Amino acid sequence: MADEPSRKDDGDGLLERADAFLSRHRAPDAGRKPAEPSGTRLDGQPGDSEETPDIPTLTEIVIEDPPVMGRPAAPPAAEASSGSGEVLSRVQVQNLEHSVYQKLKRDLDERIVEVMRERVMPDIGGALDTALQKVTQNMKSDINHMVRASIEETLRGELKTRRLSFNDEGAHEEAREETREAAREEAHDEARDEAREEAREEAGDVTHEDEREGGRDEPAQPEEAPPAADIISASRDTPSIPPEMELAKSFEPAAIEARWYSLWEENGYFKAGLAPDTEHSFCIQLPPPNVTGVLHMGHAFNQTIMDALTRYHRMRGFNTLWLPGTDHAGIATQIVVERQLEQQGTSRQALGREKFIEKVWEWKEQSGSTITQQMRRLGASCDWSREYFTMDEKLSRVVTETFVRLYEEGLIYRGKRLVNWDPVLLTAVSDLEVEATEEDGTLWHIRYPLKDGSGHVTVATTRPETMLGDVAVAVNPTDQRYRALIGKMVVLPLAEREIPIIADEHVDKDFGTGCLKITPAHDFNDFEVWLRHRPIIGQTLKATGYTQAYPPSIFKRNARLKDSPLDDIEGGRNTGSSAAVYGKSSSELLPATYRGLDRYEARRRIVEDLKVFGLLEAEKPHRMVVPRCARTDSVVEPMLTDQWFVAVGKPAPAGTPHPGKSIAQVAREVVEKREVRFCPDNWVNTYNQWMRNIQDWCISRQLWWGHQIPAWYDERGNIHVARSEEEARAKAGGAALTRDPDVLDTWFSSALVCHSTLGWPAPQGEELRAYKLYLPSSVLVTGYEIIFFWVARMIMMTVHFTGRVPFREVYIHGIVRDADGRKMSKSEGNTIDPVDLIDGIDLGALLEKRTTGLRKPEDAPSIAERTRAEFPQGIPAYGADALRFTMAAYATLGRNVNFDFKRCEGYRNFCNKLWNATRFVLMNCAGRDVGLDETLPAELSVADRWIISELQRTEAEVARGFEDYRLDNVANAIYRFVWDEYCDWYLELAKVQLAEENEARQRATRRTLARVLETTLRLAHPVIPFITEELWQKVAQLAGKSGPSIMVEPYP
RNA sequence: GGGUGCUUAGCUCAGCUGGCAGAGCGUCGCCCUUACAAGGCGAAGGUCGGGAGUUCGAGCCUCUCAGCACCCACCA
Repeated sequence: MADEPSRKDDGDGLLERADAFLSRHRAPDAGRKPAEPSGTRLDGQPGDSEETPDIPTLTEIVIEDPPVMGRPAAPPAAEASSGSGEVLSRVQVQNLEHSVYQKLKRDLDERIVEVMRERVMPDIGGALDTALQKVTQNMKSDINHMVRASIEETLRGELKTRRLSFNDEGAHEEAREETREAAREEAHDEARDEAREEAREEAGDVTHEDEREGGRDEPAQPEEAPPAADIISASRDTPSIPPEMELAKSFEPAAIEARWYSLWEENGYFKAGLAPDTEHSFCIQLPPPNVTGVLHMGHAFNQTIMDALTRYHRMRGFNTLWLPGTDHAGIATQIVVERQLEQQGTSRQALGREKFIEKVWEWKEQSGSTITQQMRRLGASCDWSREYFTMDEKLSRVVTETFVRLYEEGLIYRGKRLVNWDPVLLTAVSDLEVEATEEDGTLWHIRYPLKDGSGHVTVATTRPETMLGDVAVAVNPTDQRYRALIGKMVVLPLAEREIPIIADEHVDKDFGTGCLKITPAHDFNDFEVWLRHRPIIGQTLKATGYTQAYPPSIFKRNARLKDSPLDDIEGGRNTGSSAAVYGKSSSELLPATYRGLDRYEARRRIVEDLKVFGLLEAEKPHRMVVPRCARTDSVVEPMLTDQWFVAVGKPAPAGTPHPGKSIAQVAREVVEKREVRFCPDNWVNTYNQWMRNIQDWCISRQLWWGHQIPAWYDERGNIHVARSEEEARAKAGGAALTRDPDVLDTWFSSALVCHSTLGWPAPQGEELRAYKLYLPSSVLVTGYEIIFFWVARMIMMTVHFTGRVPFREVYIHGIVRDADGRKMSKSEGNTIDPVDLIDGIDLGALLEKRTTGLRKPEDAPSIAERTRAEFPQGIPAYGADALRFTMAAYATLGRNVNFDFKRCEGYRNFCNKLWNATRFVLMNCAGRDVGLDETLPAELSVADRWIISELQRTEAEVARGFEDYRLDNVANAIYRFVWDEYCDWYLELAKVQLAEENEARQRATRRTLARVLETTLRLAHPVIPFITEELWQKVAQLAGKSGPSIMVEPYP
């Protein structure tokens, strides 16, 4: 009560301000419109100036004429606002109404409190005080004994005659409920407070909170026995619980998880629903994890969301399919196997292609099930009978078919382009796999002497080793310093070759020396410049040279592709690429000293030689952006090579679903038209931005593991793309053919899964039904990091080939980081294995896990130290449910999920809470009358009705959470309901109600206990499937249910 | 250079179309009460990044400044 005065002041202050506001406006209002009072006479409030003083202020309304309880508060507010409606805006009226409403609500509150205090406190409060004092005095000696003794002694007599009836109180409350929302809330709170007081008193939990206004406003029913005695007697005649309803004292996840998953799977509960009803189908495509990968937290997060959504819709009776698969992950897998070979002292090259691929398949067979087994541990309810692997026979055929069709449509071509090249993997890599990192480097200033001997220009470069490939020196056309030199020739040092000085806007006058060397075969910008100035430079390309600072093996590879007339093969050292640009054999272009060197060695020698010639003017430290391959961390080099591309910007021919429009354009349109929606919506921007600037998609990789490109070359270099070698040979007129050695980008095959896994291009029978039901799938759940890699490509491919979108919604979630927000990575040593959270792991094993196989072994000690600090005891076994609940609770729409394992502990405790609540229900309900016979009388108390209404509210909240993909809200709603409402309140109230000697009341209580719990379990099942199944099996029959599994029960 | 987010309790984060600032964890008291110590009851802890504006009223809307993060991009 201490804060009451201030609250009152607040309320009055508000009203006074409102009054002041009104009176400010009333005078001018009246003066302005005296002539037409009838116009403003809306509801009896005259608009006359004469009347103004008589208008009651809001303060008066509220204070002098307090509303009767239950009377709607709106009328006075409406009066007040409409009286001055001409000067008050609608919003202001609303605001005034709100103020008055707040005030009324408070008054109502106070009046309830007063009634309680006046009518109840003198009787019970006094008795309580006595008891409390007694308890306090004796607290030190034996608090428990004293509490119970005092309460019993003091209350036995008092309560016998003054006990509240929940029922009567309820009826009273209900009358109030009809009035308005606010009153309803008050009523509930009051009911709860009262019930709480009562429960406390009777359970002996007396604190000085009892000095508050808790109490009764009804005389008690004398025939009822003292509750304390009741509780004792109740425990005396507890019937023995049938064994099938017994529960262990605490929640042990391992045992129950082991049991249920296989049972679910064996019974076929995960299988796709194929009921002939296309209205209600729900499908999720699992983003296929790397077949040889292991589960990490990102998977756990992603899959928890998908599984919860899947289980939710399945229980709601949808045709449901969660379609799993694994990806061959070309580069990643090849790297793993190559590392293994390295450890065995051999290599991919030594084995040869066929043997190597065999090895990879072996490895796939051996470790391919790891990740799917781990998914099972998590409880993922995928339809495993449909599991695919992207290199399966069936899907490989689709890949070939797709490639051939695109080629025939003119949307796939082969061409010589600058691509990002990984000199370690010796393959082209995707632009998306190149990460720009800022690093320290050096800027070398090199003098290029003018041919006429009149001096030199100085170029600045960070990569001097490329200088032998220079074709020009460029300056900015507006640069006064060099204006006179444009068009002159310089002699390229070391190569003894003449190149022109050209003018191009691209050059930044203020960077370096303002002179830029142009090396088209090794720089994207320079390539563009070269294209612009081709005629000029072309004339001077007679004696160009170029150092090729790459291992010879690359050139061998390229040499195998004899399709380009520009290509000039020269032993093992040639690069076809430079020849393409310079039109010369590279043996002529390249001074012998620099041939075949590693790029950094070439750099060292060239710098040294420049020094010797006195041409190195300066060497300055320089902060620069270095492109590195995301996979190998090696510095990638732009390389001019032959690659295959999908022309995403080229109009599709007739016969395709969207003739005349490019693949990219259609993919943009379906998002614009919201046929594919993003959640959260703002990712559309990211998607559009990328799609607008999209480049042709380089789909060839110089790897061995993957789908080999279905293209063959004859001896003259002609390309024959076909579905098989026979077909190609037929096309080539029987000529001898060589197959293109390249394989396709992994994302090419994964871009097809939405339709290829459902039987495209020719689904039949049951497959056709699945195709109709599940394409488009309902939602794609994925992290933002693969929007470009995968999401965009799926949209492009599926729409292009099927005319349907691959999915209706894309739910983009954040990525999982460690508790401090750092990215989880092996090299950081901060990864957590989801399975370790489920099963637990001791410190030793965890240390070993984190410190072995590091890229930088020298980091091991610091990683070990951090790990010891974070997990001094290792990680306890939290169980799959706790992990899942944690993941769900983290599923906000944010970008980052900073995973703190402490939270996992909290949700494990939640599971335990649920477990123990169930124990309580079983102890009190098993073997007793739980009201299954509807004809027997059952008295629902306010508490019973309250918990039921809370449950319904929670159900609505959960449903909404699922609709919005806000699994955090789902988890929190369930958490709150179970812990704060059901356990903290209702179970305590139920104890009291069960202690009453009222059979109908007891029956109703047990029925409520059991049914609310049973419903709650179903409500929570999508998030925590294992424990809910285990508990449901025990509780179901108490609630009159008898299904085989909670999985196939209807959702509340 | 372009773009997108973020900044709320000690930590990690919620906070709806503006209406009395929330959760979990942590901290500090007191309790091994009969479902649960993986628990119960209670407490402390906030200038909602800074400043201005709109509004009767701003954590939320507008502008501005600062800091952080990420994405895209061709400064050698």
